[in-house]
Amino acid sequence: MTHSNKKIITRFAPSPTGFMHVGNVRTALYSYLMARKHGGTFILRIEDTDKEREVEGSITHIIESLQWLGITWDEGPGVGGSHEPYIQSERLDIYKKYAQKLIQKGCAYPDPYTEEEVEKMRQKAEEEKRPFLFREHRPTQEDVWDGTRPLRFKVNTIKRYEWHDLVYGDLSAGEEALDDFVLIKSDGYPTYNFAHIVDDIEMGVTHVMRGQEFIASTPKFLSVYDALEALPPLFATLPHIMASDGKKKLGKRDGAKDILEYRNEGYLPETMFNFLAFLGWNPGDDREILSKDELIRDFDITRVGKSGAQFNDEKLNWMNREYLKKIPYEEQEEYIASFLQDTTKNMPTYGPTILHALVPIIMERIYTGQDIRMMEQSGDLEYFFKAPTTTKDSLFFKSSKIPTEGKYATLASYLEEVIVLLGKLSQDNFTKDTVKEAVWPYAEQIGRGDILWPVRYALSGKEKSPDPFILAEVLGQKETISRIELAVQILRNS
RNA sequence: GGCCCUAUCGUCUAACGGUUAGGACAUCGGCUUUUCAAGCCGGUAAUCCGGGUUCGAUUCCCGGUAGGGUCACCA
Repeated sequence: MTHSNKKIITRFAPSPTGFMHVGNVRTALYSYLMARKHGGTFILRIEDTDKEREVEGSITHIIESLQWLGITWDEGPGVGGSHEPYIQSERLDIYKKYAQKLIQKGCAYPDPYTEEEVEKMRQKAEEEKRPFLFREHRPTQEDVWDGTRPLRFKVNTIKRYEWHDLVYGDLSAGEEALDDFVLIKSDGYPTYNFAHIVDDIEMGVTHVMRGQEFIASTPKFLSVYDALEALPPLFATLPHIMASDGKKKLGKRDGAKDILEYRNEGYLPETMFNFLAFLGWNPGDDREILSKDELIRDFDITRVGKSGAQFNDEKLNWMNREYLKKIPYEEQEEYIASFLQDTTKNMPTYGPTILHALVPIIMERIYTGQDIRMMEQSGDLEYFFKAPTTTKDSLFFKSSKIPTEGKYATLASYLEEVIVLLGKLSQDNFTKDTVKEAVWPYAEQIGRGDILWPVRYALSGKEKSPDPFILAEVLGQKETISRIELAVQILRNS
């Protein structure tokens, strides 16, 4: 009997010990994709059996992270399902039942030692440079388990286990991987090693996806399935995600970021979904930007690579830009507004109207790789809301061919001509095109650098800014002329 | 240390014995140009090393090297 002809059931089973990082999320994502691709079921299960490590608010955080990415679960917290509850701490009686079953079959016994005694044995083994195996210290006489002592698994068949992994192929591990590990802790909670197996059996999970770190303990799991006379699921082991600097596994301790931090930094959920899916997997052709539906359609767990991948921020930025280009105008405005709250609050003069006009300009900046938070913090957007104080007059002459002698007066007269030209335009038809049409011939005549640069600087007060014609349109005729007049004044006074 | 896993441009990867070893990000150069960019075009850049197997190995096998994982009353 195999799982291959059954309905596919996958699960994501995080422990609430902190935030979700890219490694966690990718595991969830692959499990989700696999279930969706085959019309199966995706379960979310919370593995909160370690009460000491539990971090307040983690469950909410996990749920929020998954929801942000659009990873939906068919069974689990919030949605229920036929295997409720989906929180392990609420399933204690189920684990006890399975534990009793193992005791009856002679596959479990209470640990008679204290923690200190076990630790001593472990240390001694270490000093003697040999592996510590609890099964070499089994008590000669087994007590009755009263629930106050740890309950240990009793491996009865010590053998070499061989199994097939959907990603890694045929794997095997020797008998040194098998031992009498703890099933139920002295506090009454099951260990992960036991609880996840019971739940996977109970919930009918057919495919288990998890990180590389579990390969070594797979024989242990297999021995429990044997003892329980249950069919183990199919395993798909995922390689680790490495930090972008070194070759270290990207774990929480190595600076892995909370996935929701990416959201706060302006990454779209579509970007993270796509990017994470491609970290260790690809469809086998040259496509890189794939929608959720395409990912579901084309995902194939057997195409997942075996070696760890470094998380590359630059490529993530590129992909985010690609997605930013695709979202509709209204969403772009919303996206930008979420970042510019401070600026727009402090500059009430122009308010939401100008924000609307700014969307294409800011988006263009973002496409070119500029960080919107940086733009705001460095005041690169301020000039849209407030006339600049153009004091660094060297910038007026940045690409100027004006002779040094009397240059201030010369430039001032140029700008005065520009004011005249702009003044002739109708206020209602003051667009980047009409402005350009009005100024261009004069700029060609004088020299583009001598007109366009000073105008840009007069309007923005910045060396780097959007096109001066666009600036003029956004600011409007009155404000545009007023700012150029201000520049003329400054030049006259120099 | 025992056991296990991995190894293609700087990075993510494609090529399931026969390719000028392909693509993407980054990088470099050109075009465009009113700044910075973007865009378009082009370039540099890789099969860890050593043995086999084979007419032929990136690909299969063995050894080495390097990296990673794991040996809890954590998951």
